[in-house]
Amino acid sequence: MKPLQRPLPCSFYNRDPRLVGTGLLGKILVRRDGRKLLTGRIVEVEAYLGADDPAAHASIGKTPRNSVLFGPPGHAYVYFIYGNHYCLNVSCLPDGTPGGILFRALEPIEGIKEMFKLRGIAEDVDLRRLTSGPGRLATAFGITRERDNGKDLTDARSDLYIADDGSPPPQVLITKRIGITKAADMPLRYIIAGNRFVSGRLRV
DNA sequence: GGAGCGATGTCCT
DNA sequence: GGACATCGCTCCG
Repeated sequence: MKPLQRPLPCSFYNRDPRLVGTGLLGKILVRRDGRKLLTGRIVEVEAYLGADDPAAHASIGKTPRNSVLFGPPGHAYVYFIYGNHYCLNVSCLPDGTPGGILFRALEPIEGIKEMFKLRGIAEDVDLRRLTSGPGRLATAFGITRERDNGKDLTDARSDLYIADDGSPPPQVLITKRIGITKAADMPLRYIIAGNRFVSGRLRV
C-alpha cells in the first residue's frame, strides 16, 4: 500500500447514500490481482436509497440477491444484469437499513495494460472506453458476483477496497440517474465536474 | 455522433 | 413470463 493511500473506514459508509456518493468522488478503487495492481479514480456514481426509491433494488424488500444492501456498510454488492454485465455497488447505512452506491465510471490510473486485457480490447482504443460505464469498469477490474459479492471494501488486506489518496475533494455536479425507468427524475447521479472519463449517454 | 436494437442470465411475481 | 442500475454493433445522417 502506498503511504498516502488509506482505505476509507466503515464509518464513511454509515451515512445517507447521498453523502457517501459525493464523498466517494475522487477516491480510489483498488484491485489486487495476483501481483498485478489495478487502480482507478472514482469519477461518477449514483445513489440508490431504500423503500422510498422505486429504482433501487432494495425497494422490493430483502431477497437473497440484494441482501448485501441490507447488511453492514462498506460491503460490495455485485449483481449481474442484462445477461451480460456485472455492476459494482457499495452498501451504505447501518446493518438492517438498505442503501447503496453504484460505481458508474473510473479514471484508470495503474494497471492499464491489464485492464485492456481483461476487457478484451486493443490497447490503442480510446482510454475513455476502458472504464466508463458500470459494466465496463467491472470487467476492467475483473469484478464478478461469484468472486466479490459481500466483500468488505474497508479492508486494505482484501483484494478489493476503496482508498483515499489525500487528493482534495473535487467539484461535484449532480444530475438525473442513467438507464433506469422508475424514479428517473431523482437527482442522484454525482460526477466530477468536467472530467472526461464520465460515461456518455444522458437519457431524457 | 446518435438512435435503434439484439444478446443473454438471473431473479422475482 | 417479464423486467432488467448495459454494451457494442449497425445504420443513417
